[in-house]
Amino acid sequence: MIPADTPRPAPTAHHRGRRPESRADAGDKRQAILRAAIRTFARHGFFSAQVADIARAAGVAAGTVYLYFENKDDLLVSIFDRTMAEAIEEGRQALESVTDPITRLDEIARLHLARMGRDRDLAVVCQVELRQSVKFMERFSSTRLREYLGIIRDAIASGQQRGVFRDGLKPTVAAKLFFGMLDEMATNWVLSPRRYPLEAESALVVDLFVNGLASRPVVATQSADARKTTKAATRKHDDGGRARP
Amino acid sequence: MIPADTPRPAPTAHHRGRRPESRADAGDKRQAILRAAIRTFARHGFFSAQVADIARAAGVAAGTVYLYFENKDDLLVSIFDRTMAEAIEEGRQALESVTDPITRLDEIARLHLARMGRDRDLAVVCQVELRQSVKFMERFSSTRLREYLGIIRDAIASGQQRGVFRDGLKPTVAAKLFFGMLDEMATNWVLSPRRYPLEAESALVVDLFVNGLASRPVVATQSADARKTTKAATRKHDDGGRARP
Amino acid sequence: MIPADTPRPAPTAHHRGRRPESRADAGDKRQAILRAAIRTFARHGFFSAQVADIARAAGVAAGTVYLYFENKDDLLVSIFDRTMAEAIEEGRQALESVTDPITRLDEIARLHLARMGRDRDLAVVCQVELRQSVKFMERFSSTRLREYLGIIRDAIASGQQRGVFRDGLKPTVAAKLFFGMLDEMATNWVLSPRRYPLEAESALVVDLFVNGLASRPVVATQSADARKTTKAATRKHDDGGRARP
Amino acid sequence: MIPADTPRPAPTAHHRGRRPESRADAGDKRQAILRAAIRTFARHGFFSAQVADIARAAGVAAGTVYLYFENKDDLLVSIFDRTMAEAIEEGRQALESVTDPITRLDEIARLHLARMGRDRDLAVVCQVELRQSVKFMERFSSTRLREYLGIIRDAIASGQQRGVFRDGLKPTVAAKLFFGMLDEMATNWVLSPRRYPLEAESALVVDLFVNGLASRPVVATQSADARKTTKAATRKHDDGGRARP
DNA sequence: AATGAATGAGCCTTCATTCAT
DNA sequence: TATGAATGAAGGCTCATTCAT
Repeated sequence: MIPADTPRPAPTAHHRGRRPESRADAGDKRQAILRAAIRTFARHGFFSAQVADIARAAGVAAGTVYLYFENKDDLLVSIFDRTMAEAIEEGRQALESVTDPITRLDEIARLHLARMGRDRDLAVVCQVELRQSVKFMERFSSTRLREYLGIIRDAIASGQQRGVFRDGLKPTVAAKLFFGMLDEMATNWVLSPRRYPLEAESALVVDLFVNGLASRPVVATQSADARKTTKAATRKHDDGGRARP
Repeated sequence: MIPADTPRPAPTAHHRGRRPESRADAGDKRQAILRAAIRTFARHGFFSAQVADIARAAGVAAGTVYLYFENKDDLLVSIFDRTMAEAIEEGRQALESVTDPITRLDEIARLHLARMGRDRDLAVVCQVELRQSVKFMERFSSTRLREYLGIIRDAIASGQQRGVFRDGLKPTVAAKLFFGMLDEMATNWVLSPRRYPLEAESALVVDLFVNGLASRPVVATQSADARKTTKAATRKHDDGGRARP
Repeated sequence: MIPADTPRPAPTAHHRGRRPESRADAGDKRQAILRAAIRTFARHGFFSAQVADIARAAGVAAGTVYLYFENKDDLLVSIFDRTMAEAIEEGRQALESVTDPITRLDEIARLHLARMGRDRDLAVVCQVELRQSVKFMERFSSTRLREYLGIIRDAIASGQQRGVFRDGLKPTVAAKLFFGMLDEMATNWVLSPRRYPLEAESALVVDLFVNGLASRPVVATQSADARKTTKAATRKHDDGGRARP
Repeated sequence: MIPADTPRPAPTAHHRGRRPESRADAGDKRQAILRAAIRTFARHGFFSAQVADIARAAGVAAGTVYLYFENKDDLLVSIFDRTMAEAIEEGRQALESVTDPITRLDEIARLHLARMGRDRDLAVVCQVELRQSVKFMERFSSTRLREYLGIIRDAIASGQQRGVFRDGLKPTVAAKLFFGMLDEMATNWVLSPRRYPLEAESALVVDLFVNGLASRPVVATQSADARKTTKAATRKHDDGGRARP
């Protein structure tokens, strides 16, 4: 259960970093358990999912789970952590070679939605199961998520410095709003019975985020990249024929 | 328990609307329980919260809760239902006298954030506790939430017809993105230790949603209302000095 | 719940005999509740049956049940009591005009099975639901049931005195065995999905009880009545053609 | 609860035979729980008995009960099943070497009553607690009990073929009546405060069942065995001096 | 006498976690 | 390292009974 307010026992030395690694497959086992946890959480929900189920799905005994993870919560946290770490790493790498602010946002959005769209179980866990209680979410928000938002914020801030984005909005706030859009798209995809390509939605998000909904001419400063993006989005959604004088 | 996969017994006639009302305070009792549930869910989380706690907080016996609600789940669902019903009702009324599309969005955003900002416990429940499992969320999304999104969508669609909003984005998608922004702002507020006025954020959201982040002249079609909004938002966030040529 | 060991509160004066009788239909109401209890116990089982259900079936409010009966147990006890009282009364009356021992047994058996066969719900309650716990059964056995068995015992004892029955068996024991046979027939009928006439089985029981299963000539002392009985039983069961040398 | 009408979840593979057996005492544990259940049900009644009490009496934790049994009902069912299985097995073995029909019945009766008389707690459970509700009893009657009755029926049928028993009664019906007698004796013993040897009653039952109550000469076909039985019964009950002309 | 809303004690069952092997 | 049987705390829910009206 989520220790909404009950203090948890301090993690043993064992859990604080060192893990069974004597054999080459030790890491594999941890991975297997984590994969099984994602699948099980996604299908049954965090609370309904039983540790024993996860263990079975991972092909290990129930007790073994506790050799690699502190407790059930830790499984959820670890899923989040690993996913965010990958997202941050991937995001940083992808942005290294990109300087254009809009293209940066585009890249972020694309990677974000691609990650979710690629693994539905993971998406379910991230979009739904991860949000179990305030205490839980506070724990997430204050670490990795902040870092992830920092990447978005930096992209926005640099865009503002380059004059591509207007200064009127705080980058932090704008970053949250951008994230909010992506998050909503992902959640919608997860809850929808339809199986459309989530990644394709990224262009829409960037388009709206950058250009807004107001009817007006496309601004001259829009980069070639972004324009392409916008067009792609336009095409994909059959919203063609937009007259942009 | 969240009915992640187990079907719940059909609600008895008793629970489907009719409730004990012979005593004058019967309606009050239901209200009291619902209020207590909101408070308790917010403070302990849905799963950690005990029905007995809720009952105690409401000043009734544990069994009494079950005279007014089917089960623990039903409490959560009822909170959502009532909140959404109010939101929809309030939204519709507020939009009746407003025709300007941007002002409409502004109104929606303002009411949305005001509702959450006004009642932190309710906000916690709506932003966090309500999202317990896929099955739960699917239940929500497919009814009231769709209706709520419909209001936003209509506002956007009418804006497109009036030429205030561009046609390039499907109203449904745009509505989700707008909602995603509001939702993110509310979630942030809930998780933040700071106690800033949430309602004030609405202008920001509308500004970004309408104008986008791109640096460019304010469009001529922007209504006076929206311009005022933008300014207000600007001021409130001390982002002043934005040079908009 | 059956107070298997918990002492029950002493019955209030109200329940100790006096009952609401101011109106002519007061007795009716008690009857109605008892009838409803029989039906409800029979269909749901004693424990699963709810007092509220019984009240509803009787067309009264839940609280009203407690104006006529001490508690749920008392309903069961009252059903037993009334049934036994009727059985005893009916049995005594029927035996008044009969002197032949076998005919007496025949009469007892016929009435016994007829009573059950006539009212399936009552039969279910008597054959199954009444046997809830040792304490409960001890309560029954030591009163009315003993009286009922006494009637059988007397019939047997008088038969022994008349030389119709042999002396080798204690009348008390023989009475129990006779009762055991009847009881088993009734239980079988209750549990059987088939709906055959239970009363018709009485002849069989008496035949076996009196004549035994051993193959041998019918004894000369057998009364005309009993012989008729035996024949009837024989016929009904298509066991015809019995050669009794 | 007695599944008066609610269907129970299908037993998991775990419960369907396989049980924890890695430790040497695994089988013992199941036995211990079953013994504790018999004792607890006998003393408190099925409904009043708490699973926690049974666990405590068995020297295990409450949860452990559920490693070996599906639920509380399953405990009762398992008691019945094991008892009946033993009875059937024991009965079959005992009859293997016996051919005389009366001796067979005698053997059946003796074993039946000995089984109950040997273990008062078990007797209480079998004679009283097992008969909780129609659905419960239907479940019992349709399986093991039918098998048990089959043994009696066969003994009777073979007796009829050998000419020892008359043909006039269907073996099925006669078997029930025989069982009804035994059952009544057992129930009486259970409910009686006196502690007389139940097994000794078997001769009485067989005597009455075979010879009937009618006053008449002992039939020539009666076997030596049965005659001995009859005499024994006679002696044991101090009913001696029966003149059988 | 009748009502039925309110009570609150009571219990079966689940399942995360441990630990002897 | 791995196992999985055992643990036992915890809580949702029921329902007989009461009592103010």
